[in-house]
Parts: sequence; structure tokens; C-alpha cells
Amino acid sequence: MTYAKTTAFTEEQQQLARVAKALAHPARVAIIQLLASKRTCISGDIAAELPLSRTTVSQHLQELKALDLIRGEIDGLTVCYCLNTALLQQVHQQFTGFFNEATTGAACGPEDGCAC
Amino acid sequence: MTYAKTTAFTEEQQQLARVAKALAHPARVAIIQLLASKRTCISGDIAAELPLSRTTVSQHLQELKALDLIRGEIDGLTVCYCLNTALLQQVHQQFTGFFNEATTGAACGPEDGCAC
DNA sequence: GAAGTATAACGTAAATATACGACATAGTAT
DNA sequence: ATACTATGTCGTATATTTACGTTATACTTC
Repeated sequence: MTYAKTTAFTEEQQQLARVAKALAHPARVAIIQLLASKRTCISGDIAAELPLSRTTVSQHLQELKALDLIRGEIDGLTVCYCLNTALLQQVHQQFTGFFNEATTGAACGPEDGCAC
Repeated sequence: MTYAKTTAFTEEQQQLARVAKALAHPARVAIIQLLASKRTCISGDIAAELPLSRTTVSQHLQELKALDLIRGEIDGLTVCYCLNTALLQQVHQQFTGFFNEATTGAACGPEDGCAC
């Protein structure tokens, strides 16, 4: 993509888009759900539960880690990944604000010349 | 991308990822905010407010329309785009469910052998 | 009907994303 | 030290996204 003009958007819009992009793949959604449901969060276990190669899963993990949505702690030979619940709550609020703005705003109607 | 294995994820995960992908570009976030804030939602007006060419904006609009997040009504020569607030509310709930699951689930801790 | 205007569709180039095998690294165990 | 195991990194092929100019379509107006 040619992201040259990306800087013309507000930081708020870019931030929301960044997080949305992190959730824009079912594997990453699945990873977060896995980390939330299981207490064991070893990298290898995650890869074993997903229909993807270890390499690809590792790549998705790095992407989530880059946004700090998850954190990895090296524990000897294995690596334990955990959710950054504080950030997730913050992101949740951000999304809620966005959706509230979108759903409670004045919807256009016939009085605006629109048929919808 | 090689989406061959995408079918191995649950429909719920794929649906969430699909919507997230729609929000994964600042231009599309901006478009939704614009439609929410302004009652006039003519296609040309939208393009004029964004730092992108008409062609590109039209492309983003089609993407949002493909997911039914917005709807376009042809009104003579112009096209009026409106938010599908009902669907947006539904999507909001979906996200809320996901984030609640992610933030209230049992976070892993020292008792699981993790340092985080 | 001809000219003008508003959009969408088409074609295309460049940037990114996805997936995975092969290799590198680092700790464990014998 | 050597063999083994768990992960991450690198390189690479393919698919998709983004952006935009150009062309086609459709309606309005004269």
C-alpha cells in the first residue's frame, strides 16, 4: 500500500485503525481468545491449537506484541505470552467511543434529501 | 496473502476479523466519523474532506458498503451514503463481547509459571 | 440530442500481508 | 561437550491492499 498520505489523518483515527488492523485476521483474534481462556500460554501450545505453522503463528504473535496487546516472558526454554488486559480495556473504551459516536450521531434521512 | 487456511477458524472469529479489517484504515475510520457528524453525505463531499483522490475514496466506500456498514442511495446525479446504525450497534456489541472475554478472563500469573 | 457533471468501474504500479520451510539461537538434559 | 527441544529470524513466493489516472455510465440541463 502507499501509505504516504496516512499522516494526513488524525492520530486518533490512525490509532484506531492500527488496533483494528491487529484484529483484522482470524488467527490473531483466535490467539487473543486462547490467551484469555487458557492459563497456559506457552508459545508452542498456541501454535499447536491453530491450523497454521509455528512460523506463521510466531509472526502473528510478534504483530500483537508490537502493539503491546500481548507480552512475552521468557521462562527458561519456553516463552509465556500474556494478554495486556490494561491496554485491552483502554482499546475497548476507544472502540466504544467510536461506535457511540457512529451510532448516536444524527443519521441522515429524507429531510436531508436522502432516501435512507 | 494465502488465505487457504482461513476456513479453519470459527465463523465468529472470521466475522470479527472482517469488520476489524474494514476499520483497519484511517480513511475508512474517517469516513464513518464524517457520515456520523454531517447530515450531508454526498459522495463528492466525502472525497473533498479527505486527503485522497476521489477514486480511492470511492474504493473505500465500496469496501464499507460490501460489509453493509454503509448504504448508498442514488439520488438523481449524486449518491447519498448513510451509516447502517443498526448494524454498527450489532458490531459494537460483538466487539464488546470480545473485549470483555479478553479482559475478564483469567489472566495468567506466577502460579502458572509465568512472570507476567 | 449535445454538453456538462457526478460517480463508479477498469487497469495498473507499488507497498504490505500472509504463509511457510530452512536456518540460527538459546536453554536443557544426558 | 553433545544431543535435544523450544522459539525466533531470514528469505521467499503468493495474494491482497492501497492509490490513482483513465475510461465508462448515468443523469441533468440547455
